[in-house]
Amino acid sequence: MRNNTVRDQIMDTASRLFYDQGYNNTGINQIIEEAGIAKASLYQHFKSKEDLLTEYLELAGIRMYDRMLTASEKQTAPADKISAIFDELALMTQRKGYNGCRFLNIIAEVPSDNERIKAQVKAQKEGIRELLKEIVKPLQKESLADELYLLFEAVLISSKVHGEPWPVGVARRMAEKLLGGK
Amino acid sequence: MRNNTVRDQIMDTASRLFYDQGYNNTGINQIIEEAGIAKASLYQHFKSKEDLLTEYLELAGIRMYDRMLTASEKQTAPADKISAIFDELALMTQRKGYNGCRFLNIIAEVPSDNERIKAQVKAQKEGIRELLKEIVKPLQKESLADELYLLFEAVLISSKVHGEPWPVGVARRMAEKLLGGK
Amino acid sequence: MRNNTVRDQIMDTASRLFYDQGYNNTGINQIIEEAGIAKASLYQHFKSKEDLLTEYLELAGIRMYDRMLTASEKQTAPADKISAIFDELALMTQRKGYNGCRFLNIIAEVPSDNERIKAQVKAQKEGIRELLKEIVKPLQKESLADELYLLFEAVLISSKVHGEPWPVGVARRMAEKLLGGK
Amino acid sequence: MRNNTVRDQIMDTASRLFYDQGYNNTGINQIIEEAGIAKASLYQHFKSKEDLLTEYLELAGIRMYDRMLTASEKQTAPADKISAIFDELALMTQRKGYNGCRFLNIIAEVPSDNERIKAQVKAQKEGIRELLKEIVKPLQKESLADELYLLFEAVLISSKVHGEPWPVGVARRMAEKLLGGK
DNA sequence: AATGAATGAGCATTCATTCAT
DNA sequence: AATGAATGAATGCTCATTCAT
Repeated sequence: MRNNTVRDQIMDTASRLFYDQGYNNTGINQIIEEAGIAKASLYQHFKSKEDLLTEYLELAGIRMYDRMLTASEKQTAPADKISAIFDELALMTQRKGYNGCRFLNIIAEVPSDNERIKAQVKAQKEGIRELLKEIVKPLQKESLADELYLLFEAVLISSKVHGEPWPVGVARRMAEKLLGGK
Repeated sequence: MRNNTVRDQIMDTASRLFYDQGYNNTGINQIIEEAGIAKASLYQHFKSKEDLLTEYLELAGIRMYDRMLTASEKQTAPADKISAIFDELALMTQRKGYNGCRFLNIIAEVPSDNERIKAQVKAQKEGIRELLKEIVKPLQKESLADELYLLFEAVLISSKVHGEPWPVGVARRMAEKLLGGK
Repeated sequence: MRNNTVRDQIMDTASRLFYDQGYNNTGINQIIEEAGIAKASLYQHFKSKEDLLTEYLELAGIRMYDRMLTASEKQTAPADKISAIFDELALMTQRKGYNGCRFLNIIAEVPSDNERIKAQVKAQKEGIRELLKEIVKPLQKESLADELYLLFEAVLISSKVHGEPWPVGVARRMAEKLLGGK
Repeated sequence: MRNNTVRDQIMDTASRLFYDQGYNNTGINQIIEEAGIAKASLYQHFKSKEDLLTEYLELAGIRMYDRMLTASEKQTAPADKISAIFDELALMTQRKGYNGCRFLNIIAEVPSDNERIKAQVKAQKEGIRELLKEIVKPLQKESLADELYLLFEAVLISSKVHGEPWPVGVARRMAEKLLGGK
């Protein structure tokens, strides 16, 4: 059981700001100010700003995966599991303050030679892809999981670009068709 | 006929760096150094860094649209036109140095209150969406264009994340099914 | 008879801006923009910004002196002449847009090692002092001119600082007393 | 009890330079160089150059007021108090390096829309005016304080313009007449 | 006489990080 | 574990001036 409230407070603040404003647009100064801690305290818990980013991605990755997993586990049939995932996607992308996918945002911000962060983003996406693979395995349709994955990604990115609800609707109907809806 | 070689040199350098490194990771100093011009010369031609960004997006938007339009115009049947577009997408995303979609990258970098840039990105995407609409209009399938658009976006983003050729392959097959399926 | 309208236009614009905003706060770019001329044209007529300043002071000095001289010449008695000068001072300092004395403003802006400009300001002030000396000479009161001169300066500076009409009123009454008002 | 030697060093250097060269003619770079500190250290203590100016004016205002107050308090009769003040004025304006009144200099430098600084300057001057009012209150001569205040200002500005000792002499004799005149 | 383009030096400010306490 | 102070390097931008045409 953890009691490092300072560390958590830093992480919470950084997460919020990284998401709302972007990683590069968020300075260390703003983080410590809004977290209400001293600058050196931040560096006691995280050895660099990129460290903060790494942990932010890690936590967000777990949360995202769990959210999708949990939603799907409430259903038994693959098609229903996928449907539940699109329900989550709808909630997520329609929420006020939705500012795109955390991982797709970050990968657009880091220099292309930062292999570590890029790998971390890719890993998170592979996790989702795996989850979809697991879910549709019983259906034995080759590449169905990847098709669903592409729709998943399309929803995340297009919802941000357009700021409208249609992408999730269109993608959901495409998914249903793929899953055999007559 | 204009003879603005310096201006062009600035724009070329900025475009390359914005794409390769990201907008925020590219400083004015690097641009002028690589363009081989003085700082004040840059500001003679562009009144701010954001101005440079605006023009970068404008030019990239035209180039992208024209590329897709040109590819599609070499074909007559809607399905062939779409196929040609996915050919272009394959070339684009497999090219060494592919670093994602310029517009999706930028929208992840600008603060969410920068409505001007966000609108510019959205407008470019709406242009592509319109192009797809025009192409499939003869097929009279409601929402087909938007379905193709989502696949288009999915390819752009997933190719970057995974750095692999499968997304364009999967998406292309999905598109063919959408078009060819009776 | 001069017909250098461009030169005049530059001078007029520079004069207005130097007075309204201050010399250091006025850039060459703003001058040429508001004057509607090219940068190199400015440098064709004035070899430097300080040249512009020199001529600005020269013209303003003549204008100020003439204004006071003209006002005083409409009267015959020394006391009336001085009174007329304070009338002018009242008009000047109460005018909307009054931003202090051009010369006192400039001398506060230039580095203290700029002897040329400082001498020019001093010369203008000595001119006014001489004018007052001439006017009160018939009264044969030693140092009366300098006393009036100090009041003159006090009005100019205090009207700016306080933005109120009382300084000119107080100074005028002091002047009247000095001139023998019972 | 604070131990802010760096902060003080910055303030001392800035004060000296602002006075000797003017506010606009003094760059941050010169301040940090002469203070022997890093640029970011300056911004740790003062959030902007204007902040530095505000504090400079504040300190100078206190010092000036205290100097005049202290001088006057060594005397008991109002006329002697005023005389003491003119003694101080003489010392001040004759000192090598006298470059005018700090407040009158600054008000000539700031853009006319900077109400905050203008108010600060005005407040300092009102403080002096109040002090004079208090001193001559026993004499019950209406507007005497303002008359003395105008002479006070005239000395400050004219001593700078002319770089000669006569203004303080002339003004002092005028003041004596105002006070001693039956 | 007039210009648009170009420049080097400088501006105020912020960055992520480290150090002594 | 926590901090306030300090830093070197970089940020985007503006300055007065000059040059080729």
